[in-house]
Amino acid sequence: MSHEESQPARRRPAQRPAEILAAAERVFNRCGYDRATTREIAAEAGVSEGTLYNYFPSKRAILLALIDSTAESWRQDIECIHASTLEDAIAQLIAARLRFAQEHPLTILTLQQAVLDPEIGRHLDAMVTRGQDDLMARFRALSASGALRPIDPFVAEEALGSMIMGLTIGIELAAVGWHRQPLSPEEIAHALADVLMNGLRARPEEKGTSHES
Amino acid sequence: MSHEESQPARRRPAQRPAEILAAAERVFNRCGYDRATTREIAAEAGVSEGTLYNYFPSKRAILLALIDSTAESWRQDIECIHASTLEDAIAQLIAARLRFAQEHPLTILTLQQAVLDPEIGRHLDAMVTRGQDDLMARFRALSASGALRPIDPFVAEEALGSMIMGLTIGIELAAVGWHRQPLSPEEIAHALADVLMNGLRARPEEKGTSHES
Amino acid sequence: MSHEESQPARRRPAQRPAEILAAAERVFNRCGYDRATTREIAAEAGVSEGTLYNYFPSKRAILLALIDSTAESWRQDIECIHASTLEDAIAQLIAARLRFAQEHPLTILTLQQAVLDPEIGRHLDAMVTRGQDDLMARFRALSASGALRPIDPFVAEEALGSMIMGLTIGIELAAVGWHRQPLSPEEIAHALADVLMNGLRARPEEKGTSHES
Amino acid sequence: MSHEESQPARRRPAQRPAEILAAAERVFNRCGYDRATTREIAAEAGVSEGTLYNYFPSKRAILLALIDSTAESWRQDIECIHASTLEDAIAQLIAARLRFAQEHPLTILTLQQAVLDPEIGRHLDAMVTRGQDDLMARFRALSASGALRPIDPFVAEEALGSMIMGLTIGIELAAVGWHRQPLSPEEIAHALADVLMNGLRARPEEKGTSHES
DNA sequence: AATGAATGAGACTTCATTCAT
DNA sequence: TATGAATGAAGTCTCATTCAT
Repeated sequence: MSHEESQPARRRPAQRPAEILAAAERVFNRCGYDRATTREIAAEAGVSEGTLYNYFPSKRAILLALIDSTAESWRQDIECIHASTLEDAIAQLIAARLRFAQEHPLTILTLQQAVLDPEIGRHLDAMVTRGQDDLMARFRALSASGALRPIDPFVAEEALGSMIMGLTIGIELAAVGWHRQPLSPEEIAHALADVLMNGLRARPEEKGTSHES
Repeated sequence: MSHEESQPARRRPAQRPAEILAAAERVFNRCGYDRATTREIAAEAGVSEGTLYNYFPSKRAILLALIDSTAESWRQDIECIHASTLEDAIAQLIAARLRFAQEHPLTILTLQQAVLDPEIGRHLDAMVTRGQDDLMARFRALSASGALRPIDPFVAEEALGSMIMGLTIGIELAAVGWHRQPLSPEEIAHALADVLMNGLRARPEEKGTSHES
Repeated sequence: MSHEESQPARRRPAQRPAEILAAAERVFNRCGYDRATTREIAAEAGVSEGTLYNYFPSKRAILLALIDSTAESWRQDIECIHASTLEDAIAQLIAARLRFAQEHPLTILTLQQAVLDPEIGRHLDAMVTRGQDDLMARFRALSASGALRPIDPFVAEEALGSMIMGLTIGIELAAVGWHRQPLSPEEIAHALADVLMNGLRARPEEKGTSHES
Repeated sequence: MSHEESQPARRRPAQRPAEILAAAERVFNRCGYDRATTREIAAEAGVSEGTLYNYFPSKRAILLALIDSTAESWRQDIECIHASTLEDAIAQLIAARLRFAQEHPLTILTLQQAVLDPEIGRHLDAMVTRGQDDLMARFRALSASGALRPIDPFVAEEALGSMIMGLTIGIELAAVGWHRQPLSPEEIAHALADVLMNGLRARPEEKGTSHES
């Protein structure tokens, strides 16, 4: 009935939930879950506070939905990796996670903090575990194929996973202005994949190795 | 020599700040900084809410004091490391951090979350940077001595630091029941130091390497 | 034309700020600024405590808004004075101020007390100074026209201003039951204007008596 | 039993109440009654908070005692006036009050604010009324002796009293940095006594009168 | 479906007063 | 008598949630 077409994003109620989620993510990334207010989320989404509650029953529900979508995004990251060598695979994986961390700062911090809430914790656990399992399965396959030293595959996966998580958090903190981070995701990814595969120790007989694969 | 041990909270006023800090750490670890209430901290410390403010000017000040004491504890961890080989040094460092994470679950998460508060962020930054610098200095010395492959020392330190931070978080999440963590700190530490030093790649000529140093 | 007059506090949101200000004035006048609680102001306005903060960011802001509206009311009082003789003008000014004091008891006391807060003090200062300047300008004009004895115009204005302020406070205190005040504003106004213009000294012959010093 | 004579003001318990009152007055003058804290009063008096309660049962009792001592001081001001002419008497009275206001800034504001407390109000009322009555008696005597115009003596006293109160408040506000006040108490006193006695109106036949004595 | 004013529980913090030492 | 740590009621302000329009 209104004859103005000036608001482009205001005539697609079907997109409302996604818009709200995107806005909520931005606000969570700015303030963290607890300090984010529904008022700010609504403003960021360009709707009123009441509208939020037409699509999500509570602030917590928004976070749960966000966890789902984030987990989905991570899973796609892993599935998209197609590499001939293990080193490349690892580098791609690291790079994917680091890029995500740059584009969605504070996401991990938000999620971790959310762990304090038991219900959210269970939800998040389910999501992550599934992703972890995919990764671990790939690792075990490679390990079994003899491409890796006879190291406990759990240790190997833990080493990689921890390194990535630590890096990710480093990047997120950098996004809040907390730390410096001069290298690009790709650079870091290759360097770390190299370290992980070949180790730090100098090997006299191997001369001239740089951190180019 | 004093004849009263009946009042639990009436001991020595000189211990009050430490008691409050310990209580606050427990509550922060249970709930995170934002969700922790001064009422709960006071109850956990066995004092009234007002007493908190006889020792700390604000809730935030309690967290700042906690950061200081945590940073001090970490610095001592690093200073206590005396090892003949780099691998041992790394293993000890990892083990120290993992033990701390087990004894003070969620501390890191709490601190990270607190970064959202700019003032706390600055404080924490100062603390961490100092510790980081110690570690990096040791690393550079070793790197210069030729014990390491000619890898960017920044990358090396980042690899180690990230791995440790990631592991730490993993352990903390495990403490909240979020994840399994079957190995002991020492086992993990040695295995990871091995990976870090020697890499994951199988080396035909090196046979029989286990993850025993 | 709307068919509901049953909910007393649900009228027009546009009137809410004025309603809150009126309620706050009543409460401030009962208790003074410091002792007035937001709970009591909200109750007096017939709204919840939170609603206060939908319209004013703080208790102090309510007082600032009240100062503005009071200052505006005073300025109008002065502008409305149209008199042929100086004596009439003074009498009207006094009467206007006294009537205000009767209708808004304790307002001046509240404002003065509020001076203890530096920010409020600055705000109030700006308001009052402007009003004072209007008054002083009129006085100087009269003085320059020769209608007054060659008295320091600052002294004259100070005499009038102080007398009015003192009277006002007397009336306000009377309103709290502190003092008696049998005469009407107009009676007092005329009597004082007379004293101010002609002095207290008896002049039997009403001519040229020199005054001892 | 202690052999140190270093604290000079610490060995006269009999002076303690007066010391506390003096400290309380200074603090009240800085902050007003409500914002003054017992902690600050104790610190200003150089004693502990608990000691306050060995001499006064409550914060309010300190204010009551202060009112008594202030009223006594005012009464002495009035009794000390010995002047041959009414104008001198008035000038001395005004000067005495203005000096008091300069030396004890905010006292009047504190007292006025205290009126909001009914018990304090009654107490203050009794004190002030007695002083007022002295003043009014003198005024009536002079009026009856024919020294004043046949003006309602109530009006005359009200004019004088209000003027003084207004001036006093002006001076107190100036002490808080609120307003300018360039003249000395004596100058103001003489000028105002002149205005009050002789009026503002120009009298052609009286030439050359200035407000210089 | 959308709005945003209203709500009220609850957070952090202050401070007059008490009391064991 | 002097102390000052402890107390807890009460104050200001925030914010997730509801609901009349």
